[in-house]
Amino acid sequence: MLDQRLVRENPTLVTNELGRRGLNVDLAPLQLIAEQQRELESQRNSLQGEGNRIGREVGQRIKNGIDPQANEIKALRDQGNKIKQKVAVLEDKEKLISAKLKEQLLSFPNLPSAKCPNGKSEKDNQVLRQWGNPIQETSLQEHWEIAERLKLFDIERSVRISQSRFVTLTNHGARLERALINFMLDLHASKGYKELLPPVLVNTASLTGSGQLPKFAEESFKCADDDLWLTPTAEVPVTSMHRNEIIPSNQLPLRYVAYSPCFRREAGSYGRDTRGLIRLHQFNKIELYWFVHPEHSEAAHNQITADAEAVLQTLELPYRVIELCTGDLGFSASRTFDLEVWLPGAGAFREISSCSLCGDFQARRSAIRTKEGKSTRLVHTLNGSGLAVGRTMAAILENGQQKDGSVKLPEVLVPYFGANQLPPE
RNA sequence: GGAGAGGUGGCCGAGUGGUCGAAGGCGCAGCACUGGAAAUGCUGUAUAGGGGCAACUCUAUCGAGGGUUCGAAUCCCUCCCUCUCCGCCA
Repeated sequence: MLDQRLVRENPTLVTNELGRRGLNVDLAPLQLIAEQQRELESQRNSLQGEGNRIGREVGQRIKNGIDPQANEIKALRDQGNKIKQKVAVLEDKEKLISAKLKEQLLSFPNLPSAKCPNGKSEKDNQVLRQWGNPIQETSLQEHWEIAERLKLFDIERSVRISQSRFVTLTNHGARLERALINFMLDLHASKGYKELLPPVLVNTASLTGSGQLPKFAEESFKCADDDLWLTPTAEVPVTSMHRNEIIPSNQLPLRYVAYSPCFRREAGSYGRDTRGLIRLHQFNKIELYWFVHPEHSEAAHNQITADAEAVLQTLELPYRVIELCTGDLGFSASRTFDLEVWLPGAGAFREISSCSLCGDFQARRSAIRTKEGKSTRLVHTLNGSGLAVGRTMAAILENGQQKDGSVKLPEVLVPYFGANQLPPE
């Protein structure tokens, strides 16, 4: 959420920064609302103060032995009643305006960081660096072909169970997924991340706090009879771990690694990535999440990205790091590095992790502060996939495929999977 | 699902209509005492918004929302949540 005060005092800055994201907004109406809200609040405050004084006066006089039915008391009561009526009128107006203001503030995306390069779309993203040597060969299979051949999943029956874009992993596929989850959790935990296994049903406040609501309701699955949604990412429950909290500054940074299944409706992506493990309504993800002191967030952004990269490096999967331009930035992010893994079968880099610095955007929505001396300050939050598990499996299958039809597995997975290859057929 | 109890500051806990943002205790911070520490004493210690250079000040907040009243933590209504017992259950 944008800072109300910033909107009021420096709307030009906000307009310009949102403009960098490709949004053309006229903030004048919002600024007006914000001013009105403050004006109403200030009027109401002074009226309430007057009312309080009268209330105290009545109490004092009665205490001093004046008959509660005396005329002087009656007069004060009348005064109090008049004020009460005025306050009620102001309150009604203020409520309407505050709700409108809040609604609008919640609907604006984060302002991009000064370091985020300008651009219109993903075409303007910049490649920062590349790691490993991408296999260039035209005869390779795509991951879903390999998975079908080795019977690592069952798509057709999953449609029977659920619908399209759901998968049942089978045999080695199921085991490999489990191995990857454990491997990733162990790797991050060994670096000091605190492990979490959060609820996957989250309430509206949690989704609002991390930025998915109110704007992207159509992207999440909602329970019919409860105020609960299926979480689209562990980022949501982990943000709300500390919602409405003040974290003592000596406890920062808090670094969490959370495994969760993720659920996304993928509305509007019909026909895209229809085969295999790339785009599913339900997938597994390991999420890294930091709560940091605002002055340390940039360094933290580099570190969280490096921690996500470490997974790919340990798995010996070639990838590149992309800096998203302002036009491609997610709603809550002020700066984002995407990791794209090389899929030799598809002959393309595919996003496998997105590491975002959200600044105080989520912290303001979720009221997560830290305390320095007497003053409180919003913390900064960061999140990064470490990694999307299904896509990691796809990358392992495509990068490890052998001439004899088997798939060579990364060495580090041996203790987790129990073998260094998937046998042919 | 049935029956009951309850939600007060970082924590415990008092408060059933009148300067109550809230006694007391614990915890925490500072100071004093000490060679140093413990113990002790003193002082301070919620959040948000508005105003002020500042000291400071105004307003709101005792689960949430409404109501009664000049005045509500305290009374009334609705909702949410937690706990205990019973039932059911992985």
